[in-house]
Amino acid sequence: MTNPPRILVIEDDTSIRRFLKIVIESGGHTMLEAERGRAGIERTATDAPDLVILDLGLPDMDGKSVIASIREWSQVPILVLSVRDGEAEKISALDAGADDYVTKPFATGELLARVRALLRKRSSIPTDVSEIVSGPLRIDLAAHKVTLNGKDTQLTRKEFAVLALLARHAGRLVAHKQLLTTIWGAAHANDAHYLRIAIGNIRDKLGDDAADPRYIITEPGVGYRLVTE
Amino acid sequence: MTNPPRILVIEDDTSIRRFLKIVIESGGHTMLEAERGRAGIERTATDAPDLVILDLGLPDMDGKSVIASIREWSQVPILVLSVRDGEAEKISALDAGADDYVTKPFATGELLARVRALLRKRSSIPTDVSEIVSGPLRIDLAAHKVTLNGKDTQLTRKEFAVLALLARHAGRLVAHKQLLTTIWGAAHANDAHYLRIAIGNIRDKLGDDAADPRYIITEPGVGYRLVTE
DNA sequence: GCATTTCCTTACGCTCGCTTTACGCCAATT
DNA sequence: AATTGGCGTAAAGCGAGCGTAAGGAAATGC
Repeated sequence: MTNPPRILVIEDDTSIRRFLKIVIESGGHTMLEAERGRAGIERTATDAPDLVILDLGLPDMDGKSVIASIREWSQVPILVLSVRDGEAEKISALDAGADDYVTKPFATGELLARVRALLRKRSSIPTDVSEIVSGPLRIDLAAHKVTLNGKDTQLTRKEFAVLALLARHAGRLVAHKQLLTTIWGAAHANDAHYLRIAIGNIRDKLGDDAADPRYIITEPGVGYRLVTE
Repeated sequence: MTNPPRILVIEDDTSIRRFLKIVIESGGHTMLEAERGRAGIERTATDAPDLVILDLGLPDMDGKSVIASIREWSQVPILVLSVRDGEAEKISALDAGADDYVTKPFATGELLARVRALLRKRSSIPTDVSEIVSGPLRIDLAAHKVTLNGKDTQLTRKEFAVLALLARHAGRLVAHKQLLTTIWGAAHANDAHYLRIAIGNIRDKLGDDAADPRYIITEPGVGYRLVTE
């Protein structure tokens, strides 16, 4: 990651937010903010932060629901802030898909350590390489070029964007919402339509068959995945 | 947890207590003792053990009351010892807030496995939640992929969700209600139907047999459990 | 400004997963 | 023995989601 990691804090208490901002920026990260669960979910979609810090005691939504919502389409690391002795809530948050937790009040050193640990996990996924090779596919991000078995393939901008995003997460599932918000913008987060057409065109140009795919696999109701190896 | 986990055993029978002491300490844990329900509740408060093992047949209090008392203020995992065929008592104990049960007479290996599973729950700062390995089963949450002995297994969304939730609690009992509310939503908390079909399909795809299960164990009237080891 | 490419829209058939319904089995209860 | 409830399986219906096609709008490139 060349740019400083962007951390989204979902927290209703202003003073805690202010405090976190100091801590996080002292750690060399950038902080985004949301005051409500709903808004936090949306910013996660639109801004694609590298990490989400979530307070469990939000006024509008139960923390577990926020986590579940995000986990439907994103694998971004989630660090939970819970009050001390909120044992049950903490555990259910982890079950819902959170990655770690810190109990309030927390030491700034501990918080930053947890943050770094989660970011490190994430950074193993290369995002800033200029060329992605996946089997017979070669995707040159800078030149906007795709070659299949050495032969040039002409993709449109959207088609290329879709394939590139899949390639960045080669082998992993990429959710509809993630593709749509990244490429078409948050306003079209639910237009899975677009995606089907783009995928269809890509498959066409790569000589792939939807019924028996060699490159792009459909994960029904969830998203798509680029085959590795 | 840096120190050895401390386990409180609430049991009136001296010979069983002595036996448990050997088993528990052989597992690398420390054992505290109480002979009566009342005393057990108090020691839970004063000594804050990491796990409570509770015999249901105490002379001074009914087991359900002991659990309810503890649950008023503590979320410490409670493992219940019940006599065989005490089905109803067992279920009501779980309803009252117990986490798991073992029927007497019990195998020492099984008891320790349950103890470890419950202790893991408390100390669970997941190192890498994106992949859960349980025996020959490998569940990749990010990729939405399940491999059995290295071979890919195609699960539907619901099937995957069920298996993933069981895997998060590997070795522990997961109640019907928890599975249903988490995956199907609160509205279907009583449609155990759905669950049976999903479990049936999963077992089918994993080559598991309901009558002699290797992976998913049915806990009648209560829930399911994913085998560990 | 015009030609061409690219994208959005609309439409439709189809597959597959979820729900529903039904039934047999076993064990515990009477 | 008869009954009941929980579990497991089978199978059918249905609807959501997927894939494809084609025409028109919009953006791009010259």
